[in-house]
Amino acid sequence: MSSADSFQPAPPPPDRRSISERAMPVRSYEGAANADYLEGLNAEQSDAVLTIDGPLLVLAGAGTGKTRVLTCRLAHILNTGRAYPSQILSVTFTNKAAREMRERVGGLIGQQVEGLPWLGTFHSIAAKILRIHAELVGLKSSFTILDTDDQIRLLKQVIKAADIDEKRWTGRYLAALIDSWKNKGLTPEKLSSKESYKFAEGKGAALYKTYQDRLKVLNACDFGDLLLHNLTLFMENPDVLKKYHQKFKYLLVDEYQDTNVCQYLWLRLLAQGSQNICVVGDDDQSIYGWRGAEVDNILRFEKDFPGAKVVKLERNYRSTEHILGAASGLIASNQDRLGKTLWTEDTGGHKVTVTGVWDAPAEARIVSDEIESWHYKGRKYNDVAILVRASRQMRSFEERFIQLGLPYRVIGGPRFFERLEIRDAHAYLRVLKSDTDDLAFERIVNTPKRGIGATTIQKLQQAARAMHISLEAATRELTKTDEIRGKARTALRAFILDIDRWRAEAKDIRHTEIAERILDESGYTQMWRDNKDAKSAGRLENLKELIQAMGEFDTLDAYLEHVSLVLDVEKGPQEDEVSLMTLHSAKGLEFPLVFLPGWEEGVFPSQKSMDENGLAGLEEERRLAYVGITRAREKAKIYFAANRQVYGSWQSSVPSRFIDELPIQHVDVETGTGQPASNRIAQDVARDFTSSFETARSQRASSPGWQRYEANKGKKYGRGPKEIEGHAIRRPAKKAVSEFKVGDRVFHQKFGYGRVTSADGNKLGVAFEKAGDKNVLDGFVDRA
DNA sequence: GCGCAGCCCATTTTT
DNA sequence: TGGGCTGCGC
Repeated sequence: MSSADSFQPAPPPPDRRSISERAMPVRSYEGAANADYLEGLNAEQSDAVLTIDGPLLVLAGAGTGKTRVLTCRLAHILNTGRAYPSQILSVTFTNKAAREMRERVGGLIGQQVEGLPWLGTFHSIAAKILRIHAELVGLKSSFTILDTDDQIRLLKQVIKAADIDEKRWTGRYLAALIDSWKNKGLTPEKLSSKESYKFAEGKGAALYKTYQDRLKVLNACDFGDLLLHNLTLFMENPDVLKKYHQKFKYLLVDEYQDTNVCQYLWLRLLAQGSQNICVVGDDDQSIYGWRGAEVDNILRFEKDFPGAKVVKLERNYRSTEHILGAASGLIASNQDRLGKTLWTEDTGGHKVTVTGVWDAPAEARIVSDEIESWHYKGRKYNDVAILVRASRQMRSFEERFIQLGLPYRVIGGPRFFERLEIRDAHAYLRVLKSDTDDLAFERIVNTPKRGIGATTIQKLQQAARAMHISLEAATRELTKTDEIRGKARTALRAFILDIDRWRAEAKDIRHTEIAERILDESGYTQMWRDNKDAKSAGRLENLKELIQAMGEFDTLDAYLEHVSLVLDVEKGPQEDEVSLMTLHSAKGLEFPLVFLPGWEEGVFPSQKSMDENGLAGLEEERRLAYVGITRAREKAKIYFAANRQVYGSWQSSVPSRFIDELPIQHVDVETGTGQPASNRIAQDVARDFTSSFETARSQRASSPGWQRYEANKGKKYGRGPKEIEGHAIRRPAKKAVSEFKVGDRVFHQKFGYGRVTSADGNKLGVAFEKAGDKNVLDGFVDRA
């Protein structure tokens, strides 16, 4: 597809069906009784729903009704009697997606979904399968699932035991490596020496092996293992695989572009049975390459599954023409894509705006003014989202919102069960349940502080290893003798007695009550009550929520089983609040008004991403931009700052290349003048550009750069972006000539005085007297 | 064993 | 700039 014509939303594709096909009422589809759910689907959507046999790839662009298709398809398979609910495998990535799908299918066909036992996340389904056949991969079916934190702590021990410099080679890094290996479906045996050399001069594979052995001893799995053990299980036990071939008549995969190699192999093995695999995804929204997702999986689908049918959903029901035009134009700069063009009947609407601001506080000020004016017009805060590239960008917004009392919520961040206090509480519960859970025991043996230090714990570990017993058992042994003395011994003995008492009590009382009792009697809640830190109150709140969450399960075991894989605590009642989140966590969501701040080179696209992954990294960043814009239903507003504080020091910044890639006909450039004087935004822009140093104001106002800026701002681009030079908003064309030359003495608002050391178009290298060497746009410096 | 000062580093996040 | 970790001193 040529990129030029994709800037404009395409007209509706011709309906290629025959007259009789068109006349055919969908509800008369073979075997489908009472197929109300098929009504209102467009031609492509119903094609995707009705094609139930053989491999099918549904390329579902943003806002094209993907979930609807998925759920209708499920309903349709059930309704036509093609399969029982238990014969359909439907996988998603997140619990949220799984839950939504379950609810929506339920809405379509009622009761039957009760029996959709194989609808869930990759991990929960893999865990379910693994529990059934655990022995075949050397585990017991009661295995525990470790989270990242446990994983790292275990790896630290492994690294230490191997006598490797822990500072040079961290547990975190090895955890990331092992994760990436598991994502690729690599067991320690399959690891190339090149991969192994990524850690401690070739010790990677050996440590990986040791770690896996340790996990087996602990009867535990990490997240990656769930899928990887499944692969081993299926490949080493063809009879087991065959059983699942017979079982699953239909496979349904959501967000296929996010699958990693391991998940792909898993799906391919399972699909060998019926060949009825339907994957839904959008290559343009693949933004998880860094955690192992292979866009290639979706690009290659037709080759992997010969005879696969491809259905493209291109009609967008979410956004206006301009939003889609801007997003399509931007994504057209990517090379590796299957190529789709979204279109809509929703013509008109607002163009995407691009606004240049002075710095982050100004950005926050202008955005908050916009939000207030939106709210003043009677619109909801809930309809507004601010999407940033990195969470640190949230700060200036939060500060501003707090100052104004503007209600907001941060989406994402540490999840409920990843919080310190929740993990600690879980560790207590794990110890209650199992006397061999060393990781849990170690975590809480001195939390709250009982006077048991590293030395004591080391002694316990040594003893446990020597006697091949658990830490808890070793503790029992060592406190009987004089190995451990004094305060530590007393404390350990008391602790063991507590555990014994809790275990005895747990037999008779409800699990929520024993949990409360443990937190109380262990001194854990007291520890936070005594803590003066601002977060303590919140932690105590979270512990209350934990008890509440537990109450929703009948037993402690049921609760713990769900904790690691599916538990997420729903936020309380919906307040009317602005949402603040990263672009990544915005995927799948939509908002009438979307703010996209921080579109500057290095910030977005992220420098790190480009450094580490080159063009592929840049393209993923661009997809992220595409995801960002397509979240908007009515308005998308892009911002960039001329200066940004990075790691404490000020840097001048260059507008993101993505801004120049937006098709100009869908963009409005918003700046100070050219707007009515009563416009608050206009005033703000003017203020932002003049605030900091009043003294330098007259100087700057008379500089050529400023005058040119004044002349151009508010002007809308009639033609291609390259035709206007030196506008503050545009990245300068390469050949533009600056009126500054090497050696000129200049003044900059933030950096002070300096001398030009290089001039590349409008980009100047300046050696500032105080601030050091910086690259700045010439529009932001004045002749001194 | 604990608390504090200095040091180092610094995307994106789900299970 | 600021948060998290470490090592040192008590």
